[in-house]
Amino acid sequence: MPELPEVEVVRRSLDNFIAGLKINKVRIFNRNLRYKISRNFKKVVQGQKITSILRKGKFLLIRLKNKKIIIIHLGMTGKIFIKTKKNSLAFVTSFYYERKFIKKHNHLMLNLSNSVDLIYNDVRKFGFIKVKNFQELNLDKHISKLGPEPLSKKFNLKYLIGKCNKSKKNIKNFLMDQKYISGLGNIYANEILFSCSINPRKLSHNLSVEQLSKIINNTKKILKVSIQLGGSSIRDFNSATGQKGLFQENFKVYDRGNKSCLKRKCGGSVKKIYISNRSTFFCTKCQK
DNA sequence: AGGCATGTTACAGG
DNA sequence: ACCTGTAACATGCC
Repeated sequence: MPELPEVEVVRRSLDNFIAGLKINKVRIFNRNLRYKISRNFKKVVQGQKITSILRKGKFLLIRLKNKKIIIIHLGMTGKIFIKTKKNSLAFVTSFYYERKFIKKHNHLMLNLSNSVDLIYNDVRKFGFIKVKNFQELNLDKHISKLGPEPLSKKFNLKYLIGKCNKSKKNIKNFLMDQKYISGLGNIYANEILFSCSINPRKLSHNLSVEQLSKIINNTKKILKVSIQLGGSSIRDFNSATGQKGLFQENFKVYDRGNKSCLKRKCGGSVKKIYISNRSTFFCTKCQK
């Protein structure tokens, strides 16, 4: 899915386009996402004003005037399009771009005020959409388990030392575990470990304080740069109006199997392996 | 045709 | 209980 930077980029564009608008009509074309869109979704959401757009980890949160909050997870291929009257523009920034805009994967549409439409499109339907009371957000099954935001002060050396010392996981799985840090996925975990010269199989509790400190600093750096570049987009998108992220051009190790290591003077080469069924890339020379 | 894909989660086995 | 690997979910690309 879209990992933290991609979701944050979507959040920012939603903030620009739909904050303050009213949801006039809800159209559900297919409620069978990862979890079914609940029967009362329409009723709860329709007629409500959107007060703010938030993000927690990889979750998008749309807060409504009636103290409800829409929770959206984009799964692997979830995308959000905004159409405005002026240029029927499909403004999106999300991870997965397709050659064509395929209507059959539109699952939900919100008709907003000012003739703005929001469309949720998801090819693989691993994403989901639900609505909760804002007050009960932190009790939510998904939200309650999330660890600290990597870009917050809570994600600091002391925190990481405490958690890593108690974990028997390898560091790559640790970084991707949402209960330790919320928002990192496969691509950024690979990139972070490469930037720190740490082997992804290394056990978390065997890392030195220096290495953990590097992880903190590089994680923040990489996520910030990616957000600045609009996140990562991996497929071509032919729509004239679709916005594409550029961070994929900055990948240093992800999807670079058999290529030479990009670190100066390293001279090693990148190997692809699988860790817990997820493709993992690392330099065999500088990530011992 | 078969392998692979940014995520999450259930299950089996260690 | 924790960990890992495997598979599943649904669809499309190479």
